[in-house]
Parts: sequence; structure tokens; C-alpha cells
Amino acid sequence: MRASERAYTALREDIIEWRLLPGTVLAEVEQSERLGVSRTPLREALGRLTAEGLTTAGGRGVVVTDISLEDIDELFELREILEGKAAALAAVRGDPSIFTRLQHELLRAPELLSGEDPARHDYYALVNQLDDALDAAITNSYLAQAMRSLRVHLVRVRRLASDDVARLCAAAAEHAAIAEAIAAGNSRLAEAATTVHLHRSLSHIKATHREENHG
Amino acid sequence: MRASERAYTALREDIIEWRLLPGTVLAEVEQSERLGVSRTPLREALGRLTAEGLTTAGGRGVVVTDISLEDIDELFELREILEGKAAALAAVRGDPSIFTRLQHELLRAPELLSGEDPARHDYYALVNQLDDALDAAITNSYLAQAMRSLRVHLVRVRRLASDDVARLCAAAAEHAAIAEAIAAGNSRLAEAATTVHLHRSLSHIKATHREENHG
DNA sequence: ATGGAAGACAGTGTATACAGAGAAGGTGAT
DNA sequence: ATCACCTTCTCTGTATACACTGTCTTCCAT
Repeated sequence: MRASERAYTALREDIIEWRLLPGTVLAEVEQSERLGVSRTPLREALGRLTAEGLTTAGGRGVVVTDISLEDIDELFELREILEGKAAALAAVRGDPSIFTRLQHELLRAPELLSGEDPARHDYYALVNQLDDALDAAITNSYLAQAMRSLRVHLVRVRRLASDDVARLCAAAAEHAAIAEAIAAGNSRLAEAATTVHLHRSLSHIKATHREENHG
Repeated sequence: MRASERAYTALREDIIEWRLLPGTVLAEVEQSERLGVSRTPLREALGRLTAEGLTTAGGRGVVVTDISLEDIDELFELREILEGKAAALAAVRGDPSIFTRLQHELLRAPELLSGEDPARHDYYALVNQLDDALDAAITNSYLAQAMRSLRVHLVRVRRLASDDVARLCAAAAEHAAIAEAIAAGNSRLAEAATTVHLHRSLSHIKATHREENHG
């Protein structure tokens, strides 16, 4: 694996997992020594992170981007636009059998969550399958690219919320509803189901965020 | 100005103006010598171009991205999603007086086009003002960023179409209609006017593109 | 004549050295 | 004591040298 790739992956993980907090300055010599790569591949990694919006190159050095509550609102506003339309397009263009299968698997998600995996690996893999199926069904690389770039920030926000089993079960049911609507070819229902899901996710995130601030 | 910035700007111009055609391989040594910069800043420029989608880093070297007719359809599909919603949001959140002023200036656009500027500089500056006003009005940096990244590709496509005065006058009238709807606070009308405008633009581009292929 | 292997070459990926700019701290003068 | 200026240091931006990988060509053997 290339050194720049390693540096990029490591820094991205550190930012998403909130080990590198917003406002942290990523000095080139410091980070290159920490990650065991030279400055050149590190600069490439920082460039990619800045292009994704995880860092900003304003003035002196590269700084980890902050995510405020207003940012989360804006993030979900765009998410609703993109994913709502994507679900509608998938309902028209997608292969129903794929989404029917995903719907049934999502309805069995509570079984996955009762397992002892603290990282909920199987659960998130299943949700990623739905995302991938959406990307493939819409047959629009620009839209898919826009959604991919948003998901990076979303994962970062998600780490702020408490992933309790109750919410994840509810989210799986909402995902199943989206898959069902797509499989049925009902674009308006698919878009509506996506809107509902995103609003519930946002409410959950905000609620847990408020709790943390008051705790 | 930094060398990497110069290289980025020059390459970007060359790609947008179709001086570097799709499929061209941008070898590092070759381009660094041509642009008079070292390989290091050139690599940074290529990285930014690749992040924007103007080039791809697949396998051997960096290659200028191709734009097919299907790509244009996908591009405008996403554009309609983003700009339609942006117009609707601007109608709710924007300052009406700004868009009223832009509406009136756009209605006088035919005067600008009757001038002898072959680059239509004043005209495009006015259209850019509308884009900037939209960006500011929506108060959503993620949506604004998504639209900005699309506009790069749009400018590239626009260079394919013949910018005849008739079409530009019609486009100005359509822009004025969008501004009017935003100023009136009518979000549904603003979105509809945007949809109409984009469909007409797309039809025009496709028509001229067909002509060129048959000519 | 054809296939395979080896060497040369081209081109990227990485490291390091050097230069310039900006900030911080200290010192002198008022 | 405070302010201004100068020095110095640290950091980024750039250039260049080196290494490695993949490919193409050529030569030898069958």
C-alpha cells in the first residue's frame, strides 16, 4: 500500500473517530513523524482530506473542520434532497428483486443487533449494502458521487450519537420501508419514506447531543 | 501566487476550454516542464483536478475525463435536483430586494448581448451574480459546495454548445423568471422556473451537439 | 519462427534539502 | 512600563534526487 494512502486512511479514521478533535492543527512534520511517512505523501493525504471537507487549509496549516449543530442541519437538509431523489430514481430504474431481498434482510436486523458485536459490524454492513444498491440503481455517477462525499461527514456525525439498540432497530425498519417502496416501484413513497427516516435520525442525533451537553 | 495554484489554474483552463482533450494523459514531467513548475506542485494540482472529477487517476498516470452524452444527462439531472431545491430555499430565506434588482438587470440583458464583446463577459458576470446570490441566500454551505463542484463541469459542457445571441437572450429571460419567483417568495414557482430553464438549456446543448456531429 | 526471459527504460512514488514567509519573543528606547 | 523594531525560529512551499514498479523490446533457445 502506498504511503500516501496509509496516511490518508489513518488521518481520516482519526478524524471520523474523533481522536483528532475539531480545531486540531495538523502540522506536517509532526504528523509525518507520527504516521511514519515523509512529508510529501502526507501533503497528498492532507489535500484529499481538505477536498472532502474534513479539514480546511485556511492560512497557517491544515485544521480539522468543526461540525456545529447548524452544520448538522445543513448536512441533513442536503442529504434529504439527494437521498430522497435517489430513492425515487431507484424506484423507477432499480431492479425490484434486489430491494425485496434487502427489505427482508433488514426486517431481520434485530437478530443481528442482539449479537454481542459491540461495533454492530453486521448491521452496518447491511445498511451499506442498501446504500450500494441505491448507488447502482440510480445510474447517475454525479449523484452517487455527491452522496458518497456526504456520507463521510455523516459517519462523523453518527459517532456523536449513542447507537442504542432501540434506535438501530427502528432505523432498520425505516430502511426496510424504503427498500419496500423502491421494490414496489413507488417513487413518491420511496422519497417520503426516506424523508421520514432522515428526520427521525436527525431528531435522535439532536436529542442525544442535548443529553450529552446536559450530562 | 503559489506554483501549485498556477499549475492548477492553467490545467483547469486548458481542460475547460477543450485545449486538453478527453483521454489526454497528463504526464508529470511533461506538464511540469510545459507549465514551468516542479513536479511537486504539479502533483498537488493534479490531485485537486482529480478530486473535482476533471481528471481521473486510474492506473497509469492522470487522464483528462471524458464527457459523453449520457454524462450530460446525468449532470443535468443532478443540477435540476440541486438548483431547483436551491431556488426554492432562496425563495423562503433570501432577501427579496436583491433578487428584484437582479430580475430587472437580467431583463436588460439583451442590451449587454448587443455589444461587441465576443466573450459575452458582462452577460456571464450577471449570471454569476445570480448564482452567487443563490449561494448566499440558501445559507447551506454543503448545498452551495455541491453546486459549485457541478458548475465546473457545466462550464466545460457549455463550451460545446454554440452561444448564439438568441439562446442567451432566452436564457436571460428564464433567469429573470427565476429571480422574480424568488423575490416573490414563491418557492414552488422558483423551483418550477429552474426546472424549465434547465430543460431548455439541455435541449439547446443537445441540439447544437447533434448539429456539430452532422456537420 | 515463435515463445520466453532478461535487461533497459519510462514514469510514478517517496524522501530530503533548501528557501522564503510569518509569528513570537526579546531588547532597546522613549 | 510600554511600544516598536529586530532577530530568530518554525513552519510551509518548492525543487531535486533516488527507488521501485511495470512495460516494452530484444535476444537466445527450442
